[in-house]
Amino acid sequence: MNKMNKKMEYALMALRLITQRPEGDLTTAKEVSDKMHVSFETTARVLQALSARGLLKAEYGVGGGYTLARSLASVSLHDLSEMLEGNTLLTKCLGTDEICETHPTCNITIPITKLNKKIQEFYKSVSLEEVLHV
Amino acid sequence: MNKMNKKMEYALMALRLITQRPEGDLTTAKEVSDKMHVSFETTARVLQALSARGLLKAEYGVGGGYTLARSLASVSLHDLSEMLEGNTLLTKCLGTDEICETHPTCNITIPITKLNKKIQEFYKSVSLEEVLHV
DNA sequence: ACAATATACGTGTAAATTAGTCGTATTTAA
DNA sequence: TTAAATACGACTAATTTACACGTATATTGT
Repeated sequence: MNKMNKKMEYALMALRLITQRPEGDLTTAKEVSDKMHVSFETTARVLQALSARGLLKAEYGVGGGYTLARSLASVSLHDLSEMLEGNTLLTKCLGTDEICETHPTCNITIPITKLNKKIQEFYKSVSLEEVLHV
Repeated sequence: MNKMNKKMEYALMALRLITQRPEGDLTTAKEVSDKMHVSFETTARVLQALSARGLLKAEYGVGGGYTLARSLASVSLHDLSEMLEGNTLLTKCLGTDEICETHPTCNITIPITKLNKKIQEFYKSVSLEEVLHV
């Protein structure tokens, strides 16, 4: 529980690098990858995900790169997590209506559903600006 | 990020079962395992961890079993997580003083340290009683 | 004392998840 | 039309998580 995965780490590092540049200035995946010491492919994946979800704006071709499409103040940790992982569910079973096969007598569905909501609320309350502006 | 692991799931389910019994009544690992539909060994491991950390009290021998050693109101989700996983660190590097080898230019050490603290505070604020008393 | 019941725990293995790589397609500027 | 840049499907490797086996230890009832 509560471990940050690499995607999230890389995303935070990359966002930091991108926002440190002057407004309107583009940052390429290569630059980010070099500065983070993470392979180009892996770095590019993360940036692509953020671009596809509207957090970054990508410009193609020569002289292209990424720039911030939204203000970090308007994006929560919950949002970023969703962009990178697709969902923010505590357990897989919360996503489905089906009764869990292996735990047909699960006695914590309701507690976990409530807890999940509470945790989500917390992560929604933390903005990326707050996290990244040291 | 934010996925609940099996240990935590099993611990919550088991605690629910144990606290539903009349005060002073013992619950064996076998009973818990049967009711949860989780193997005896795995179930026993979780109960042993909670017992070793003082959340449960184990009684050996014939007629033995587990009972609650502390009030659920006095135990936070943060505590439970620590009992089961040993630490509550967002990233491994937070545990050491060493500079990360793969990311010698890591620009988010301070942000992550702060964030880790904030998240811990949140989990400390959620008691098991709150979580389990539907 | 002894057998049965129950917890405790080290070590090994399997399954699942996460991370990373390869190859190729697409877009754009010069 | 070539070089620079993002986009993405499919595969592989590495790590983590979950589980199982075997055995030791403690306690109780007869």
